Amino acid sequence: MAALARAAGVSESTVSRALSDSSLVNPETREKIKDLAARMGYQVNPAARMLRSRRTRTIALMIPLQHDAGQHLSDPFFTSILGRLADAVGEAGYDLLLVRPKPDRKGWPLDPVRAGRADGVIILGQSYLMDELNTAAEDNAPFVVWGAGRSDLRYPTVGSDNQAGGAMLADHLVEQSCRTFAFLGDVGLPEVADRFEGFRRRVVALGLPASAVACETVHFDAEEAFAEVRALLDRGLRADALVASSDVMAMSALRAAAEVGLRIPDDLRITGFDGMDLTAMTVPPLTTVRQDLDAGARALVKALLARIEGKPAKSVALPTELVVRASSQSPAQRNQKTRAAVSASSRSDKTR
Amino acid sequence: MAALARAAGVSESTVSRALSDSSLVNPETREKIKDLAARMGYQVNPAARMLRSRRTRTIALMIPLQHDAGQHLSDPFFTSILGRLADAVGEAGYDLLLVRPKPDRKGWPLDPVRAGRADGVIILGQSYLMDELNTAAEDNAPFVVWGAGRSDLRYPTVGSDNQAGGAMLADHLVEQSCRTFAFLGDVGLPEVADRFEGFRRRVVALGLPASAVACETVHFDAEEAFAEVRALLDRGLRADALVASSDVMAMSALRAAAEVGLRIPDDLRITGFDGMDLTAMTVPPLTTVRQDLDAGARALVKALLARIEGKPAKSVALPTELVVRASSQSPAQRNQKTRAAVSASSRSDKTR
DNA sequence: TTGTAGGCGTTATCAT
DNA sequence: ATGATAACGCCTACAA
Repeated sequence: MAALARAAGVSESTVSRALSDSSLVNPETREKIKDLAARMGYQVNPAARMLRSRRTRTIALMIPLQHDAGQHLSDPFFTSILGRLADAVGEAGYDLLLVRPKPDRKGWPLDPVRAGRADGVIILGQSYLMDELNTAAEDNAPFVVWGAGRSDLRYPTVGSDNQAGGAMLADHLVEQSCRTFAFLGDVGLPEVADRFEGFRRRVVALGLPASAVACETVHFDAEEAFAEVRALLDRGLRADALVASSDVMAMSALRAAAEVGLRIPDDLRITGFDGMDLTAMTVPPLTTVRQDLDAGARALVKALLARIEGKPAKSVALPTELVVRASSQSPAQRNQKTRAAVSASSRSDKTR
Repeated sequence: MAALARAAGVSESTVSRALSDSSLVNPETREKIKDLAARMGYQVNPAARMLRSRRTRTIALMIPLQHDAGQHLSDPFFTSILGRLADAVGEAGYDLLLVRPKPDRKGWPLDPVRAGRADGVIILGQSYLMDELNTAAEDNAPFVVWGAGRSDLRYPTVGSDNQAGGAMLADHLVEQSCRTFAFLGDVGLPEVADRFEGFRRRVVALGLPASAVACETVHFDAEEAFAEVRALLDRGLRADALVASSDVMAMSALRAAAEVGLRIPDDLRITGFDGMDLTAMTVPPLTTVRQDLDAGARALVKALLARIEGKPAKSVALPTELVVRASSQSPAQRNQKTRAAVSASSRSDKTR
């Protein structure tokens, strides 16, 4: 940096200010210095910058996996949001550090900050950790969480409007002449609970009895979910539609149904939730609720940056979109317009 | 650190040495200091450490996506290896930084190192970048690549033994009485080329003519692959089996086949490649070649650490495993033992 | 708007 | 085996 200063004919301080876009430096000088830096291949040493400024310009990403509920990092949902997060973080001028949570340490959500590795933390999926997170959330602690919002949470969350998503599925399935439903999922998890509530309320609002919706505990892991749904079917579960709380679960349900000889959608309707790309490729293609992960990533970063600057940040519930495909077409509709259903499905795929 | 030194009754130098497991410090002293540090909640400031020691204790992970070939970060393959990498890196005492490559910058593979953000770089998927990577690979440059090995590469690679994987598929399908094959994939990519070569060679070795294997260019993106396979089928492609070069591609093929009314596996066999968890849940479940991503992650980190220390590192081709499921059962076998096939599929799932 | 000076918390070197 | 000392490269009061 000394060399650069000499070459530019200014002091190190000015170089420093120019390179960090300080408003205290003459715009012309700034550009000149930046040009020169680029030409000389000079880059600020981040370690020195961190040490002196006490900011890391790094955001930590933690993904606590609820192994009890059979959640894997292999769930395609995580990758989908990961790329978007990397982009959003980069655009804000930060780096993204991947940190595995150590849930036995109390106060773990802020570990990377306390360790001086990051200025803030994004936590993907609060699942059953709300209490711990709430405890860690001293006033304006610099972390945000992807997941369902709750009025009693003392930290900002960003997530899809799960209730609305559930309601959309209810509207659609009832319109497809379904009258009895089995909701599949672990309603101990807030996101799942919201999906369930949204679904059931709308079903009731549409004039069906609350008993029309059975709630069956099924876990996120594909294998577990398969076994559980299979068991339900073997036990003679009666329902016009299975409403799964994730796409992976719905895929497991598809296979379970196929194994017991049920034809989808003729004998049974199945829907997912998440909007994974692969849902377009199942046989039959899956109706699902698409989450706007792009907006989600952006909102997470925005909220976190606010918290890092000590400002408050509001929780966000993002709009969702119903993606209708063949897995939920009622027999009546299908008989009239099999081809139409197919092309409708193709079309809706493009909205992505 | 000064406080800690005082509390322990030693100098800062000794504390520093104790906390970095230096052999120059008395083991007793070391333990005492470490205990005390834990009790006092002291943690080394990584920025200061980096600045002074000129090592970041950080490994950068770059995922160049070949958008031409329709590869997304949403490909579940990446998540699968990501978690393992995070573990392997952590166990080695390093942090994992996610960095998006800027392929327009020449020498981009080493950007994070030059920028002082990381000591080494892991690059996931070389695809068509071999030339650029080779250029960046000055002697013992600290980066390693996940992908197919080639004798002319001047950097270490870790990848599955794609040729062996292809050969296993050939063995299996020929045993299932298949005699004509369409290999689906972009053989411009080295991994795909190896899978293809391994497959075709074994087919020929088994006494079939080289013309038994057609090679059809199909891209990695699910939607693209679907359209491409669909077009092939509409065009009247004749083959006993479709051999896809990835699981996502195979799933797209499954759907394409379903749409044109082909029953799998009765009318046509389909196989995948990767060993994604979800392949167990397709309808019918997909035969695939499982890669050992756990070993892969470990090998990547091991090789990279060697390079970081200036030592040479050998490339690795990891053994693969054939996972037989229903999608590749020939009609003959199936007629005799439909139930057996199903339970065999379930069993093989457990070997995971 | 720019320059001066001092220190951020560690570790490497040298001495003991 | 331990201690003293300097320096890593930058940022930020403060002064000009």
